Amino acid sequence: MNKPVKLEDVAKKAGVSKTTVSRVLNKRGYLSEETIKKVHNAMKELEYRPNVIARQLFKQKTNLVGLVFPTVNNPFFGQLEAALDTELYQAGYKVLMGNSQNNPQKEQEYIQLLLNHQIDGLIIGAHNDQDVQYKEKNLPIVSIERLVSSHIPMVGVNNYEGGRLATERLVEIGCRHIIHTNYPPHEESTNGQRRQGYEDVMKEKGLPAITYAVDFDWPVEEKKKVFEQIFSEHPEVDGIFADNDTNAALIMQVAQKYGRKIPEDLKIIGFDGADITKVLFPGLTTIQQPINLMAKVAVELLEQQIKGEVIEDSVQLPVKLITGVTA
Amino acid sequence: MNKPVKLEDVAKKAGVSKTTVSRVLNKRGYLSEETIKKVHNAMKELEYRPNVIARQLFKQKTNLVGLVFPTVNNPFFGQLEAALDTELYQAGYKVLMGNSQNNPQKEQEYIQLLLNHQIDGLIIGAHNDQDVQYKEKNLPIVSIERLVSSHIPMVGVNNYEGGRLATERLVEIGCRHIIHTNYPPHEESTNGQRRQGYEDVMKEKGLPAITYAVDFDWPVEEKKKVFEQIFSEHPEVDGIFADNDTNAALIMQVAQKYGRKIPEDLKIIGFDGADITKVLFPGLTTIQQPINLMAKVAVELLEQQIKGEVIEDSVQLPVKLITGVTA
DNA sequence: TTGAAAGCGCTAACAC
DNA sequence: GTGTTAGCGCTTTCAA
Repeated sequence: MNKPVKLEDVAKKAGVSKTTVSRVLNKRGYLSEETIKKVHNAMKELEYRPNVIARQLFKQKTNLVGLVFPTVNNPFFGQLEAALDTELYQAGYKVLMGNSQNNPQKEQEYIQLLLNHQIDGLIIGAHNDQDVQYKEKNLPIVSIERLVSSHIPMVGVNNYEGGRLATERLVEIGCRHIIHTNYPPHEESTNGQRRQGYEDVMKEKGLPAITYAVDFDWPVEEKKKVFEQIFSEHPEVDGIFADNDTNAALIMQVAQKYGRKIPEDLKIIGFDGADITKVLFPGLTTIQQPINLMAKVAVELLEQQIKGEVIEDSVQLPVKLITGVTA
Repeated sequence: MNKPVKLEDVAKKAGVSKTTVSRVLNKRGYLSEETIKKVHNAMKELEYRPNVIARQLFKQKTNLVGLVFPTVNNPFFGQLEAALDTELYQAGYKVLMGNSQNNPQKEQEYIQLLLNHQIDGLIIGAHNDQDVQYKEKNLPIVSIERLVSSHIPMVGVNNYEGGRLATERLVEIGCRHIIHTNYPPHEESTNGQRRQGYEDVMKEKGLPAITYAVDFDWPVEEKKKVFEQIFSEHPEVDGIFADNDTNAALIMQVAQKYGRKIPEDLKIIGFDGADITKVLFPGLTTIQQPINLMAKVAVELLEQQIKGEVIEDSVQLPVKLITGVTA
């Protein structure tokens, strides 16, 4: 365990002061060519690497951005966080990752942890709508697909339109008994707007709207049980609009167990349209979110805040119906 | 922008010294009940949050672990990083995430970045086998499914056995013209061992072994082109052992375009068996890696190193054939 | 063109 | 039980 080389060691080796080394490091102020060379040589010889912690302490800036999302083990969030990471890297930030697993307490803990790490900004998106406190008025925050509070800008998609698109498609291709799966009801949530789109179209067509509640973070077996209920309680069902693609996939599995042929007996539409889903389940008809674009916009909004601008507006991006073979 | 509250402010408010506040904060040394209360009250009133950077500078410990993997936007790595995050969180560490996108230069940059952040440990796993330098003899490192160097412990699976299992299964159910997809050849790589398993079985059965090279980070269209070659150059193919599940899925898409029925005309086996894949493509026959266990073991190895133990041994975990409908 | 010294916010000897 | 003080490694006024 040889202790790390510090700036002072370099200064000694080069026969100059700490200040000079610091100046070379930061390319600041006037320096003679010769000094610069000497210092560079000393740095190289000693394999000097500046201690960022010390620098951060002085500068009060970490170049760290925190990400708090439910999990990275999901097509949508995986792609989103990967895209955020790419964008943030280009903007000169590194990422502190926190997976809350939709547990409000864990989310709160992670946020505390991140705040304690003196991050420069925070991007959040979780699926629960609990009252999480974001007191840090000073901290730049952007939320993705989640209403946090009125002074935190949100990047989202037109969920209402997505709900309408999916439902209209199902009606168009002949469905009359369309069931929707979604979270337990929260009026204001982004998912609530998908449901609203669904309900409005059903109403307009004079059809009954029925929604089954399925939590994002339930275990797979739990979800499947609910989906089985759909078929036992509503055997007449001929179309399902799922609130996300993995649910759509699970519903398809259950439906086949019940002997339903897709799309002949039952048509299914999902939501998200992540890259992985398109590879693993290319036949799925879905409402596609512009995930990479969402990441790009979120990082832009964050950067503007870090630069001191006050941003409170939200951005709404469009969705698109992708037609596969399931509907 | 009201400047952050610091320890000194709390001390002043409570009418004690900085030391006392620090003691309350760290629950160290003898303190009277009354003092503790006073300090706690002051902290609450001022909404004090300790500056972790300052603490880190003193302690020379960050409780940060760096993760460098190709991308989180992939069933295997997504699940792996989520599991690592969970394990590390329980062990008291936070995660600094770096997606190298299989670009050796970006990987190198990320590692430098992470090292500069004075992380306590590093867990790496990338698919390229370039000579990346890990000079930090002092830094605890664990690699996952990737040979880095002999003094860095690796957590991996029995890839050779996986290759054998898949190939034997295909032969068993009647395939005679089995093609394998894998990375461009690197003898020592973990993927190379999958290929070795495949080749050994083929040899034992007196069948010709043919491998098509497909890079992990090629765009989907590029990969599909290679898979199309398989069918045009080897129309006799009746079994494919893909080196991962997403490739298996893509091959299936291409095969269907060529009019092959699965599994009647062509049997396919993948590799990985991640949770998401099982949801989105439940029918896929695959060799399953114990992803969550890999994460658990990796974190254990890392912790042991952080505690000062010298670990250089690798751990090899078992794989399992999961039978779906594609083979 | 360079250096001395103060200080970023916190902790831990060592004193009292 | 509690306070004084030095210092973690770096940057930056200010002075020379």
